[in-house]
Amino acid sequence: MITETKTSLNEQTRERLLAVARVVFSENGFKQSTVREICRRAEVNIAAVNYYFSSKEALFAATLNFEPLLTLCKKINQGSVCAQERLLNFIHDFLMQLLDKNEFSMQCQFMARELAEPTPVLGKIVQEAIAPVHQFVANLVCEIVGNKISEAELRRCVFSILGQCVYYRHAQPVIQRLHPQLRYDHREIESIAIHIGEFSLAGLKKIAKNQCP
Amino acid sequence: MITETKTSLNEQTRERLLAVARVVFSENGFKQSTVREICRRAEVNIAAVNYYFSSKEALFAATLNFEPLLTLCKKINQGSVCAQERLLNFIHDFLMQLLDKNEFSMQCQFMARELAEPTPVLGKIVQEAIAPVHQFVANLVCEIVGNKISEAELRRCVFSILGQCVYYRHAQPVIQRLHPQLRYDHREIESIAIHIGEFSLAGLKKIAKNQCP
DNA sequence: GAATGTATCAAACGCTTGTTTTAAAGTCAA
DNA sequence: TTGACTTTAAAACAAGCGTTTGATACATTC
Repeated sequence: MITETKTSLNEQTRERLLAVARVVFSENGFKQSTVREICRRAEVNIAAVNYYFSSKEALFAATLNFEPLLTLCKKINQGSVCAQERLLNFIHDFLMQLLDKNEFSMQCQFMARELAEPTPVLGKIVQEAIAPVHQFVANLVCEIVGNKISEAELRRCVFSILGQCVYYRHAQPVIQRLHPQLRYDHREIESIAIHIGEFSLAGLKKIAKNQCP
Repeated sequence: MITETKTSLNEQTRERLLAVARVVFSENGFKQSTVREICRRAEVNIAAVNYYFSSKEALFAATLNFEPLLTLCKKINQGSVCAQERLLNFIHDFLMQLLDKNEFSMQCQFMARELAEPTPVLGKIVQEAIAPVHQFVANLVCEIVGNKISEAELRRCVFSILGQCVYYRHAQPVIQRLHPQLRYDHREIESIAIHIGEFSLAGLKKIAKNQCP
């Protein structure tokens, strides 16, 4: 006889479904993921998805969690270091969330996926996660270059920084074929963060100098 | 009575199928594109795909054409300008192929798509298009920084440059929502190319200085 | 203990996908 | 004109998808 109460069992099924869905969605994206695979890996009947979440799309929406990404930005703003240092910290933590296999960071990878494969919830993701991050980086860039650049140039600087970071996640299948020996362990991520940081700070300074010679 | 000969009619069907397939695949990617939509837009019977190409995948492979991308690299190497100038030219032309709505440039966009959505022909694409481009950029970087950086650092420099470029294509759905007024006309692409060029050259110089102080 | 509401399950539904079949139409040389 | 061949066409096929159904087992309440 099973001793657990009814509610704990229910939540167990629901939570297991959510946990597996997060993994599957982040692995294969929304469209490519199938309800059947999620249920199989969660050892749950197919009908459970519609029973607990009413649809695949609602399950996908329920797996979204932008807190790690937003708290990352907040935490970095709390420190009293200079803007350059804060940018370096952001790049490092952002890359960690993007590339580390940590299950808590997985949420952040939706952002990278969503860029290439828009789903019905793209609007929500842009509004609640991507836009704040872009604004956060834009503010940092403004501080670093001293508010002297145009809006268009500011936008391009933000794209340059985020583009470098996201490429590692986005182009992973290709990178793996180009450099099969490459692994994203902590040391490698650290090196990438330092590279992008130095590269970007130098770029920003050049842009600032160009606009105000 | 139709006056055209048999062979010209055949080729017309085949070619029309190929032309439409190129557009549809570049619009929606491989998986999302359907044989039915391609045939409908080409005003051709569904069975034509398997009759002329034997499968959807073979049709997709037949639409691949990396010549524009490879001739771009060759053409830039032919000039006798310095490496920095050649890098700026590459960034400009690469962005044009990535962002311009020119139908000849559409082929190049497969590369960006393939990064995020690997298909059965990814291996061929990497081998014949992506790897040569990476190598081309790596050679330019080597010339610019004077061969003084490690293999890992060289790889990261290439990623930084290509990552910035590809982001504009890759994140287009998101960018469109963040900046609805933004259009990729020739003037805008020109500005982006100048930005990425300056940004990257400054970054490369900093990396070179770091490694050899 | 009967009634009620919840959770699970196998099965099927309706739909779309890529692919195949089968027959008809057209082409062209002998 | 006949016969061989290529091209087109509508229909059907098998497989996969998200979703729904209806029955069953269970826990809780009266």
